[in-house]
Amino acid sequence: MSRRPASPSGSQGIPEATVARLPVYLRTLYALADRGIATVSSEDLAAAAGVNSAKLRKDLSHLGSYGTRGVGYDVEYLVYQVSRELGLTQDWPVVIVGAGNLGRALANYGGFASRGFRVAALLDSEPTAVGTTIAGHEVRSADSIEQVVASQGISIGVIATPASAAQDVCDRLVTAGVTSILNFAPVVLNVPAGVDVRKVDLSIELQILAFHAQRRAVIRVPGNGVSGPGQRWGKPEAQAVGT
Amino acid sequence: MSRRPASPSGSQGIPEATVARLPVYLRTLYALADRGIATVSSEDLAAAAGVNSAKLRKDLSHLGSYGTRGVGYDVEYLVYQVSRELGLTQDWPVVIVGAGNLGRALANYGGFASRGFRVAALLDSEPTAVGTTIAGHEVRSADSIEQVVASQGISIGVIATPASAAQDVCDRLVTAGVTSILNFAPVVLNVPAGVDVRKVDLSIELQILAFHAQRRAVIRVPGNGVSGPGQRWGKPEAQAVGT
DNA sequence: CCGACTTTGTGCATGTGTTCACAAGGGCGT
DNA sequence: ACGCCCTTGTGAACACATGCACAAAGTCGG
Repeated sequence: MSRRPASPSGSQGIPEATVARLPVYLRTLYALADRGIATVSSEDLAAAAGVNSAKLRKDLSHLGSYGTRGVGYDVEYLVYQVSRELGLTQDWPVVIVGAGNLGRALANYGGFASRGFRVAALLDSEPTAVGTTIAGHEVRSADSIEQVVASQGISIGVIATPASAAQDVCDRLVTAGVTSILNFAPVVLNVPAGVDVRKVDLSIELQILAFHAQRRAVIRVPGNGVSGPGQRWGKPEAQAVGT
Repeated sequence: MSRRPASPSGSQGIPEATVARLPVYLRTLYALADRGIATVSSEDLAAAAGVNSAKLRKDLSHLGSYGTRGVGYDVEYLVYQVSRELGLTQDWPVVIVGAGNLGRALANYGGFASRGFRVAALLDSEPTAVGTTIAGHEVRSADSIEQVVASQGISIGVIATPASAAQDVCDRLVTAGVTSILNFAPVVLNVPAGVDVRKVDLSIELQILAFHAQRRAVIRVPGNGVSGPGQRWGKPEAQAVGT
């Protein structure tokens, strides 16, 4: 195989949509490996991952030419290639800020430490929480963000605080050197260029579900399209000046 | 995953990307309203929501013509319109299956009940958990999924079980009549057409962050791209037959 | 009543992502 | 050795999303 067929320098230029699916493929591959399957076709892998097979092939083609025509992909080999591409062959220490219900759930989450990630510190601003032990991690004061991040070389931070504290925590993480943030707080974080933020938001997901659920429900009601612009409220201030 | 018709034909189809942003706008609007702001321009609202103003205007234009040229949008009015579009003017009872760390965090999550959604039931299969009370909800046996869903007319289910139980729980929810599922378990759920599934997955998000973090780190290393296709493993079986 | 000013709503160009369909490539039976 | 059959990898068409730039439409001061 050629050194780098499609991607010029290293692993640059992988579409974002593809990156978002690689973890799904990886998980699916692990499941196949656990079942003792050594080789898999794009068709089968795609089905197991819940995507179109052409999409899967195109996604994988961005990593290189790792399949064998007429046969499929070697599961173990592909696991390694995808892992490497995602940066999971190295260890990522992670700091979790916020030891409330969510932070505790995250710290206890097994899949966290499983592959590549490791809870390096668990912080909270609440004095009553500091000093307790959760999932084997002693909760430390949020005051030590800077020290913890610096001393352990942490580049990934997870924000599991109330919304009101999130931006402040974020600022401190960034200042301390964190460049990747996973935000569970329901706020839009403001970060300087070069810092990568992803959000996980329960209520947004529920609202998207509600939208589709409502649409289904409305469609089921025949005739009168209630979905038209509402006549319940007039457009405010529209006729304020008049005559 | 879920079946999503590419282009909703009959009714006025709001683009999926827009739907995904509406909850963000809504939250931003609430924040503005709390600060006593009655009117907002697309520029200001977009900045607060972290998006481009043209995008915001185009998004809102899909709902109707609710702004006033030369002035902006009336906050309260827009809150109502967006809420209505998302289906939040009605109440959505939600069943949470799984009362582990995550399920508990979800049940305790304040923003859950705040607008439109209500925890109608909290279920678990663990006998030791059944009967306990979490955030004011008595945990009931997972055996009663069908009965709970039917009796309360629940159409939204949240899966917060271990991965191994998720598909089974999903099947039972769907059979019972749930058509919208929010899945926290790290598995790809298989559902019939007409059922909408969204997933929230910590490890996928972390892996995406790791990808970008790695890319930043590699770029910082000059010259020899260690990131080239690995020479650590040969492509398996590639040279198996050879002369 | 009018004209200057502000901001929305949108046509259009560009960019990104998805899907089809098929040629190229490789294994395997004979 | 050879040809059949299978599956990958990808060109090309299509669908969707984004962002610019500006005309339309409204407000407000005089």
